[in-house]
Amino acid sequence: MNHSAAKPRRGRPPKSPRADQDTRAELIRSGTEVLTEQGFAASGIDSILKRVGVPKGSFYYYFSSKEVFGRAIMEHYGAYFANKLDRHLLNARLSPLHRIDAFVADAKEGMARHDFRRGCLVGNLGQEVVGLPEGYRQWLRDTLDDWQQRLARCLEEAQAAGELSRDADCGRLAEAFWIGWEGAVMRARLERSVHPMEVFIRCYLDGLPR
Amino acid sequence: MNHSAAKPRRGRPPKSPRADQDTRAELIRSGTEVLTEQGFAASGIDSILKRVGVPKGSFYYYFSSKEVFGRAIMEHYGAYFANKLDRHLLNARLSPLHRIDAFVADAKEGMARHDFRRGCLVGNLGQEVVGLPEGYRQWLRDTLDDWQQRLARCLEEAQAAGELSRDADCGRLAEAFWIGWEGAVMRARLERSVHPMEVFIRCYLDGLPR
DNA sequence: CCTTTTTATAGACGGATGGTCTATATTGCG
DNA sequence: CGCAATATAGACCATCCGTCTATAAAAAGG
Repeated sequence: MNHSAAKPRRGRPPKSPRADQDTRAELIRSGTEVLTEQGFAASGIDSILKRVGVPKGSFYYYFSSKEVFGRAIMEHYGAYFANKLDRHLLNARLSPLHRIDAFVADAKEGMARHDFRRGCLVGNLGQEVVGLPEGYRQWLRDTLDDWQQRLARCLEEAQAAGELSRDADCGRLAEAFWIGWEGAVMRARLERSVHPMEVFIRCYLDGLPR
Repeated sequence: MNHSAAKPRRGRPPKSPRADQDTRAELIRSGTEVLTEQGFAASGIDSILKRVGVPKGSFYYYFSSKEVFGRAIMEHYGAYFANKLDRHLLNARLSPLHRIDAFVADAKEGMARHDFRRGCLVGNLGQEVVGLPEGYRQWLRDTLDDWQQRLARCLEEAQAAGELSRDADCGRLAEAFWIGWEGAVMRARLERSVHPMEVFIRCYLDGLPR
C-alpha cells in the first residue's frame, strides 16, 4: 500500500514500481474511504491520491473529471452495499426480522471499526445534494429506492412467517426504515457510539404492527 | 433586505446608508441561510457577505474568524429553534401528541417554502462533524440533547393525558424521534418533497405504545 | 466650531488548496 | 528502429480564508 518513490521523474514509470497494478481500482477504493468520511465537496483529489501513492498528474489519465470519479465511487459503493444487504436480508437461516437485526449488527461493527469517522455514502452525499453535480441526486434516489425494495421483500417474508401483521404496508415501513436509518448513522458519528443505532432499531422494531 | 449600494465608498458610511443598522445581525442571518443550505466547510465567507452587500474587509471587524462566526450562527439557530419548539410543544390548546403534529406541519411548511434547499443546521453540521472545528461537535450534542428533553416533557404530558402508555420510556422515545427526524429532513431535501417527513412521523406515532 | 478619537468600510494581497490541462519521458510492440 | 500507448511532472488558474493598509464619517471633547 505504501509506495515511497525514490525520486520524482517525468514520463512513464519503469516496469513495476507499484505493488498493485490496478491503479484505477485502488483510486476508487481510496476515494470511497475519503468520501464516506468527508463527503464529495470537501474531499480533495490530492488527499485521495496521496493514500495510494499515485501522483496528481496521473489522476486525469484514469478519470476525466472529479465528477466522473465520483460516479465510479458511487457505483462501487452501490454494488458493495447491495451485496451486504442481500447477504443479510436473504439469509434463510434466520427469521426475516432477525435478518434485519443481523444487518444492524454488521453496520454497528463497521462503524466502530472505523472509529465512527466514516458514514454512509448515501447519507453524506444526500446532505450536500444542493451543491452536487447534476445526476448525483437521481442516483441517490434510485439507490435508496433499491434498498427499500430489498427490505420490503424481507418484511413481506416476515408477514408470511407470522412475525408481522398482515395489515402492514411493507413498502411504507421499508421506506420509513431508510429514512430513519440514515439519521441514526449520522447521529452515531456525532456521538461516536453505536447507541443511536440501537435506539433507532429498537424503536423501529417495537413499533412494527404484530 | 436588499442593499444595492449606489457606488462603493471607503470610510465609515453616512448615518443611515443601510436600511438595517445592525450589520452583525444581518451577517448572522445571511450566514444561517447559507450554512443550512451548504454546511460549514462548503460555505465561503464571500458568498455570505455578497448577500447582504457587506464588503469582505468589514467581516473581520465583526468576527475574528470563520470559526467564531460559525459559533455565533449556531447560537442564533439554537435560540430560533428552541423558540419554535416551545411554541408548539407547550401549546396548551392542543393535546400533547397533536403538538408534535403541529411542529411537523410547521417544519414541512418551512422546507417547502425554501424549495427544499435548506435543511437543519444540526443535521448539516452533524454530517460533516469529522472536519469541523473543535467544540462544534459538543455544541451539536448539547443541542440535540436539549431538544430531546423538550420533547420528552411533551411525551410525559401525553402520558398524563392518557395518549401514551404509562410504561413508555419518554426519554428514549424522544431520543429516537430526533435520530429519525434528522434523517427525514435530509431525505426531504433529497426528494424535494415533504413526503419523507410524513412517512416518518406516521411510522413514529403509529409505533408509540398506547 | 475645530480637533482628536473611534467606528466602520473599501479592497488589495498572500499563502494555501483544488481541479484541470499540457508537455514529456518511458514502455511495449511491430 | 520507429511509433503509439501509457503514466507522470508540474504548470495553470480559480477560489478561499485571513490580513493588512488606507480612508471616511461619526462621536467625543474642549
